[in-house]
Amino acid sequence: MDEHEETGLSEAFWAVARRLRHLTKDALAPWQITPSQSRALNVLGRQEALRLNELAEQLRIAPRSATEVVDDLQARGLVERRADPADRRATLVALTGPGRDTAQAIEAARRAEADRFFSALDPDDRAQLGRILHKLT
Amino acid sequence: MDEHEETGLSEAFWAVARRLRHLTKDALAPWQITPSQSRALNVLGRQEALRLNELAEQLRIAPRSATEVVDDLQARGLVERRADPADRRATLVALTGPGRDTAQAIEAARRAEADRFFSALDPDDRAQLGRILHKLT
DNA sequence: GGTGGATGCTGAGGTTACCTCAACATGAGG
DNA sequence: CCTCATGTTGAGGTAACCTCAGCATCCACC
Repeated sequence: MDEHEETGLSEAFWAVARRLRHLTKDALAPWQITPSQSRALNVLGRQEALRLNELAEQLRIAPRSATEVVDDLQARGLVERRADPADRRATLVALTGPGRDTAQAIEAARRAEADRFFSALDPDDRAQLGRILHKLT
Repeated sequence: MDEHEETGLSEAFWAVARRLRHLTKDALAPWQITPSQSRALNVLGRQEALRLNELAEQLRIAPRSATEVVDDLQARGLVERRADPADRRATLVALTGPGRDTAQAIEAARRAEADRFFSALDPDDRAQLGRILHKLT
């Protein structure tokens, strides 16, 4: 009886993950921004300027891959590269003005989408879910 | 207070998803099987023989992509292609003997990994989680 | 009992989001 | 000042998808 529940857990989990992923992808569509770019905007929105290095670390991707994400965002004018005054090897990445606006708009849309998704649950279940997910991290 | 909880929900959700994904990837490593191949084996393990078509549908990928997955599994001797007696355009895909063994072994490993992961929760929380995830599907 | 349109598979070639490896510039300690 | 470590990026690779076109076959209708 229990083993049925436990395999069910990971399956149910992935089913929910898939739905949530599609929803957030749709929420991002108006900006023509990919999920990985939006994650980068989100991280950059929380701090003044980051070394490419640190950005990669916070996104949990290789530094080389962060270069690519930043290239794309820079081409769209959403971020800029600056010299790091403390280390001439390093590049600092920061949101531009439009980048900051876009990051906020996207975060709001993403949040609205998530709210809508999780509003299928009553407040009690939401609290339970939050608590349980936290235990699993 | 609540909006903090709700953005937290999707973030917590993805954090857990990432951990679970890495764990199952590790669980698959001994067989040198990619996740998408393992999903295919899993689907094929449940039925006698499937048209490539139907396999694609159950995996929710394009038929052309199913061709590729089947190519790989066939190269490893885990599945075979047969003519469909009912329609000469179609190809049936079925597990070979070794394929069936491998599929079972992998499923067992995957299940063990998931059990280990979710055993961080007490039975009550597991039940709650299952119930809540089910609501979200 | 043809024949025109639908269906099933796959070759060719593209995309996304990653990766590693090596080159090059710079930094820091002996 | 010389060696070694570190930060970024060019080159090139991979997995898992995709679309589009081509070819074989099937089916319904005239």
